[in-house]
Amino acid sequence: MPNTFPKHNKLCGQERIAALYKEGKRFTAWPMRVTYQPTEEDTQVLVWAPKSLFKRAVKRNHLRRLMREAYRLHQDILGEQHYQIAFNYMDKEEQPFTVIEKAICKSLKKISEQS
RNA sequence: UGAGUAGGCCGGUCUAUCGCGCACGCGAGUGUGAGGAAAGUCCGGGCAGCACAGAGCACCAUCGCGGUUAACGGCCGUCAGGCAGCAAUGUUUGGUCCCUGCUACAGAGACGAGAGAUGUGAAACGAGCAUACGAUGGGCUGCAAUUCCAAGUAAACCGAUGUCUGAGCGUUGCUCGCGCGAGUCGGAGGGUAGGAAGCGUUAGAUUAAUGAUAGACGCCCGCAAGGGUACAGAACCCGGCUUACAGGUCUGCUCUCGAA
RNA sequence: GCGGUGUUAGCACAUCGGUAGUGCAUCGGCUUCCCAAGCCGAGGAGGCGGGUUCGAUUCCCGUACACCGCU
Repeated sequence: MPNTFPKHNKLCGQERIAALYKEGKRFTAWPMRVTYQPTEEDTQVLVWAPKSLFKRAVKRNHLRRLMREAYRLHQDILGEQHYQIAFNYMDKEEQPFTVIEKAICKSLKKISEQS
């Protein structure tokens, strides 16, 4: 599986996002909260950091890019099953890439094991 | 030589690997991709929709003089006063008192009155000020404007009020005047929230690209190991203002001394 | 993205430019065998930085934070 992250792998649309947060399973993988559910369609991923914790848009963008990059590099952990996944950043501090990468790996393993 | 002051400019560079948006291409691929403030949204335009016979009132903004501009409340020059500084310079204020009104405490008296001195007071017949007056400008709302396509629903229900003895609507805050003329207002409830244009212009997305990792160089701190490298991220586009900002650099001017 | 509102005592709110008040809460006293209620008294405040003015919570500018509306 190539380590790419094209546009159709992004989760978008108010209805889909609302449905995921309403119906999906969730757990915490510091410094993020993960919400996911299996799906028949392509795997779609949503990544964000809240404005209430990070006032400056630069920081939010940076965190989003770090999380997205970590997912892109390790998405092959998931295997054949497709999922809708949302990662939202929770910690008050900006964590470095290595920390986020670890957390993403952990949570992806957890998802693939649980289902 | 040191200190200060004003203005301008820059605000990382390169390599490797893995990626993202857009354009072109059948394809391999090629080209291109954040800022001086992109920010705050404080002004001014463009642009869009609605409206516009006319009159009056209200409301908001501006306020020495001259120039600049598409326009401005910005900028440049200049005059006068206050404040800071030895100075260069910085900063701030700037229509008028005829009408309406305010000037606490103190003081005999505070804008009313016969006048003056002393004292009081920021101000004592001289005034100062704005909510007052004058001049000039302003139709209203804003790209979540607006237009189109697709999908879908509820012309139903309850209450109030009205059909020429006229409700209400438009004239954009109000009045007059003018025009329209059978519905209108409130309650509770139902549906949708996808796509395209707007937004082409050497970024142009639609939940949002411009990134990550590793190494080298430059700069700063430190004896060294090592650490740090600002403020900050386009969402229709321009001209300004304001605020944030590590460090570097150039030019003019002022004061101070000859020197560790 | 666009537009609007607010910030006053621990809390909720007042205040035409002239000594910043009210209620609840807190503390002290009176009353009571003790407590509550009641009565008397006290402490405590203008988000921050400038400007106008004799004088600013009020007017003006900047800034920080919070809240609301618009597809």
